[in-house]
This record gives sequence, C-alpha cells and structure tokens, in this order.
Amino acid sequence: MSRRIIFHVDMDQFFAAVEEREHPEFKGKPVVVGADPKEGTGRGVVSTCNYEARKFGVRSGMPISRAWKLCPDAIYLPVNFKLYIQTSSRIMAILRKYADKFERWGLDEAFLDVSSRVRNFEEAKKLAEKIKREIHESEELTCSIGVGPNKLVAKVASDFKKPGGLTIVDENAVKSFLAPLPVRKLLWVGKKTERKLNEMGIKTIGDLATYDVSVLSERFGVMGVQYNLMARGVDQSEVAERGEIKSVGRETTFEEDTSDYNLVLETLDKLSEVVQKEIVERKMLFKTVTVKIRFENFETHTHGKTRSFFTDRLRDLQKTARELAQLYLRQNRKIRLVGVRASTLTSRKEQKTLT
DNA sequence: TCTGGGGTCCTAGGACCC
DNA sequence: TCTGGGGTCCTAGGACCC
Repeated sequence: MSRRIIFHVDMDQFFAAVEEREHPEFKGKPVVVGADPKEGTGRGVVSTCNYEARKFGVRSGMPISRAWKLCPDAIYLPVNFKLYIQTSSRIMAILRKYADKFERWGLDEAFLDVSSRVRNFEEAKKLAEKIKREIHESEELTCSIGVGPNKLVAKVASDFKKPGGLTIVDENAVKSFLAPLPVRKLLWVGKKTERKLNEMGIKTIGDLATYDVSVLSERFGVMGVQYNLMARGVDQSEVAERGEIKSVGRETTFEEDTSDYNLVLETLDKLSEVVQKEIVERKMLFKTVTVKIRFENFETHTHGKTRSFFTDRLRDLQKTARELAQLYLRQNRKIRLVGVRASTLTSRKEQKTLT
C-alpha cells in the first residue's frame, strides 16, 4: 500500500458548544448537557459539558447527580438531538468535500483520507487549518484535528491537544509520539482492558509495543495481537463509510425501580412501537427480537429469539418481546431498565428477490 | 460517584448438518 | 460402544465506541 495521509476531526465538546452558540447568554458559564439533575436526585449521566463545567470536575459519562453536587449552579440542558443532527450534517458535508474517502464516526467525529489531495504533511497542515477555519466561519464551532499515516495515529493525535488543537504526526514521529502515552489513549482500550494491562505492568503504549506478543495473544485473543500492532503505530484499516445498519433498538430507565409488571409490559409495547416505526421507515424486515432487562442492582440480562420468518409487523415484535420478558417478570425483582432490539435485518427489496 | 441510550464486534458453547 | 471434523446458525454476555 502506498503512503496515506489521514485526518481525524473531532468537534470540541460538541453538544455543549452547539448550545452555547444558540444561547450566547451562556458564554462563560458552566453548561452541562445530559439527564435532568432533579435537584440532585436525577438518574442518568452527563452527555457533554463545556470547559467551564470541567473546571468543577464535571466529566461526560458521570452520573448527573454527582455533577449536581460538584456544580449546582451550572446550566443544565436536555440533549437536543434534532439540533445536533442538523448541525452535524452541515459539518459532515464540509468535511466530505476535502476527502477521497470519508467515514463519519458518531455525530461529532470523522476520518478523512486525503492522500491524493496533499503531497506531504506540510500541505496536510495547511489543509487542516483551512478546514478548521471553514467550520469556524460557517458554524461558529471549533474542532481538533489529528493528522497521521493511518486512522489510529490520527485518532490519538486529535485527542492530544484540545480544544482547537492541530497535531501532525508523520511516519517518522509515530513511535516517539505514541510511546509515552498511557495505553488508555489507544482506540479499543477501555477501562477494563486498561486495568488488565496495568496489572501486567503495561502502563504506556511504549510498554505495550515491546511486550511479548504471544502473551498478549494468549490473554486477549485476536485483540491482543491488535493491541500490539496499534502500540507500534501499525493500522492498515481503510477509511470507509459504514454499510447497512445491523440492528434497531430502544431502551429506557424508569424514574424509579419498579415491580409493576404491567408498567414494564406497557413500556415494552411502546418501545416496540418506536422500533417498528424505524424499521418500516428504513424499508427493512427483522427476524430476531432481543429483550433487555436491568434489575435494581444493575444486573443486566438479555434474552432473544430468532423467528423463522422476516417481518416488519408491530404485533410480531410486541408479542415476541412480551413472551421473552416473562422470563424476568417471574423472578419477583425490581426492574430498573427495559429495552427491545430488532436484529438479523434485511431490506424489503432484498427479501423480495429471495422469495 | 451510582451508573443513559444509541450502536458494533467478539467469544464461547450448543444445536444441527454433512 | 464410544466417538471425527468442518461449517453455520443461534444465544448470552461483555467490552468498546460516541
């Protein structure tokens, strides 16, 4: 494969930044987007917060009740997906123009393969600056960009300096750039894997790069080999738009844990309705239904069934979901969350040609 | 601290078929 | 009577991403 130049563009505190743009009066104040804090008794988590809120220790993913304790005076806002999706689409359209290959990564991130658009990393830097300017001028939003010889390095680089950062890592700088960083910075190394690696004495990406691959492979399977490659800055994966969606699901956490099983079943029916609507809108059919239950102690289970036929009918979904839920309702335990997901999808067109 | 909601992919065991 | 090997599908759980 010839040399590649890849960008990873990451919008800075996207949800909070969009809210600040829409409400100039929030400027300079801590803003927390997420669940309703309900005076500190709310359930759910912080989705995004701005840098003023971060000064108080608030972080995304944190329970909203804790955020409330840290910063009761912040401006708390619900997640306004409609607004973020609209803004995101415009930003993605800008980014797409500059790439041979483009890959959206959530609402606020994207990979761009610009290999044929620039001749070297110098030109890449100019292009990245141009993109940042254009987004700022048209959307009043800032982003951080990482530039590297592959997706992995670009992704780590975009996180290196925030907000408003631009970090360029050419082929020769890859190893020295990655080596001192904690393993957690790598894509696919989350909390659990970080802990396991730390227990093995592996703290930095450099440690991981020099660790015995056979031991990693024994401990983590194929991912072990992957970790080692990533740590050495090797990543052959292509920038590619995602294909067809594989499942559609909805879930909800009750305001209070409940043993009212009628409420659970009715909620399941409503969730099924939303799922079915989306399946129909996407002109798809499903075959597998999976119900998810979370008990009050956070113990979470899934129970699924693949039907013998493809369908998009609401009553098929509701009936199957209700049947599957019985397994948990018999247990006489309080329920925190219920969800339903449809998978093994096929498009209606595709199905017609099969039958 | 007390943990959302939308997804994807991997693993491991069992069923079933040839 | 004790038992192969490969392939595919299904199920449940877990880890990860934003």
